[in-house]
Amino acid sequence: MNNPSTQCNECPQIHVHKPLTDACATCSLRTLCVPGGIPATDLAKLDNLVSMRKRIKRGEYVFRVGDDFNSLYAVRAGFFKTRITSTDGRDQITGFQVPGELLGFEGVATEQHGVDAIALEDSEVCILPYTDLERIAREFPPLQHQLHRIMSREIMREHNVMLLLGTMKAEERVAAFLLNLSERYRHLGYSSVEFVLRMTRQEIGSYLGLKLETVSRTFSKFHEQGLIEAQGKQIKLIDMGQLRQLINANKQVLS
Amino acid sequence: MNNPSTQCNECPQIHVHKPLTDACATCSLRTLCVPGGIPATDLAKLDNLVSMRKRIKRGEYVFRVGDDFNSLYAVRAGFFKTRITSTDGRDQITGFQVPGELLGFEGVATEQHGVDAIALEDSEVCILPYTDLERIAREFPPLQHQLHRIMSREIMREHNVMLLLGTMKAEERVAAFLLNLSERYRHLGYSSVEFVLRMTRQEIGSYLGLKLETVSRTFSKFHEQGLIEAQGKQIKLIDMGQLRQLINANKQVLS
DNA sequence: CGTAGCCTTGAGATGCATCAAGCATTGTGG
DNA sequence: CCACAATGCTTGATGCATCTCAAGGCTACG
Repeated sequence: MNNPSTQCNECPQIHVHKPLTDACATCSLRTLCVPGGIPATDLAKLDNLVSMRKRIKRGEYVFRVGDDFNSLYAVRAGFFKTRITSTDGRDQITGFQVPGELLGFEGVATEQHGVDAIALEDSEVCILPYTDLERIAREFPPLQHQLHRIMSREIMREHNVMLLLGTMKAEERVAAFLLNLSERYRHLGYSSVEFVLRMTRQEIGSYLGLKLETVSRTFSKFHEQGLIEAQGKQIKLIDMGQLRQLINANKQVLS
Repeated sequence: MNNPSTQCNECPQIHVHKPLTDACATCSLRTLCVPGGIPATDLAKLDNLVSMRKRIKRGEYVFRVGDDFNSLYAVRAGFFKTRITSTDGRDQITGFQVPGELLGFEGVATEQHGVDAIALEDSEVCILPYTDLERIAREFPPLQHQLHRIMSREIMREHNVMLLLGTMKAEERVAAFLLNLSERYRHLGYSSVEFVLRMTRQEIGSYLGLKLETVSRTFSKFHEQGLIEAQGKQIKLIDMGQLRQLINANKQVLS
């Protein structure tokens, strides 16, 4: 797995890839992804981290619940959702992933993937074989620590989603969602004010614990109040200050 | 930190501890905790993992949001909650921890703790200095992998809480909560049928995204229906099968 | 043994879900 | 390239689950 080949193991019939060398060292996302915080002079040590890259078309799966866990996947381009389904058929979207973020950590514990990972637009991922990753992390402490940071950050993110789902009203949830997306786009160097939603109202609702009608109504309400402009998936944030105040609505009441 | 001393660094005024040797190898929780899955013959390699132990009285904190992150804490005895507080004062309990479980992972990312960890009864934790842990994990792959498994399991657990908070009704949440506690007690070798709740209705509600009155009413309803017996914190599960069916309520509708 | 925190239950309010209908957008095959 | 089907979005009307407010009883801890 750690020797890049001209043949993609995971999709032999479809894609052919060139050997990857210096995948991370030459990647424009290097500061935002796994190599983040690792000195540029040491990036050569990550040379065998990425075995290959794979294109994922809109609607296709990177992996499904129950698939054997072999690798993590770093989003190189595009947009993904991860989804868990209960035994009785209820769906919950557990996250949306943008370039630089990792997919698949939930599979380490059971050696099977625990979520479906689905592309919301034509995308590309870097495949990081997990046994290689553990080996390189043992030999190279900064990578070890960075891996732990990434998992820890995911745990913190989920704590915040739990806070949102457990305590916030619909308006607060939608405002928090928009501001979070905005911040992540800013971080990637895109506009934090104007962007296109990659997901449907139904998917936003699934993530936020709301029905699609409630998401739609909330967008309309924000529009009327002059907080955003929303026509379909095109979003423009007009008054981010007030959106932030919405999330802290409780503070007003207490003071 | 990795040389056990007769003086506890973290609470010098209060507690004095004996040097710890073979803390994990001789611990009755060894199969359920960090050493889980590591061959007994190799447990000596974990000898320096636990720098010391610390008693935490009911209501006391192991750490608070914003505290410097230095160590993980393994629950050796007792019962804990972890709690996140939003900027405007809303609380969300993010988990309850029983013996064998770890506290503190959320602090790795920012080097500050991201939750409050509070004892719900008089308890004891093992202190695992984090730099030691990373070093030993590099030298001893089974520990490295076990650490990753534990973090991954926490991520999966939180996915399931998100599903609960995002899609389930009050009755379903409470049933899921009781069955989850039951299962964890069973795993520890305690009765899975009869147990004492360590937390208040308000804390259960905070974890489940419900108000305490709703939790109370749901307990009463289950009692009337003969699913449980509940008098205050003493709980007895009478019909676990039906509690399980409650969680899968959707399936009935679909079939 | 007293008191503060915890729990239960009721009545009424409300925020979101549900059901329904029509419109908009997107993608596809003729 | 257009037409139309499928999917996604908006908006309205209604219902219901849960919250809120309130009061009284219970428990347990100091």
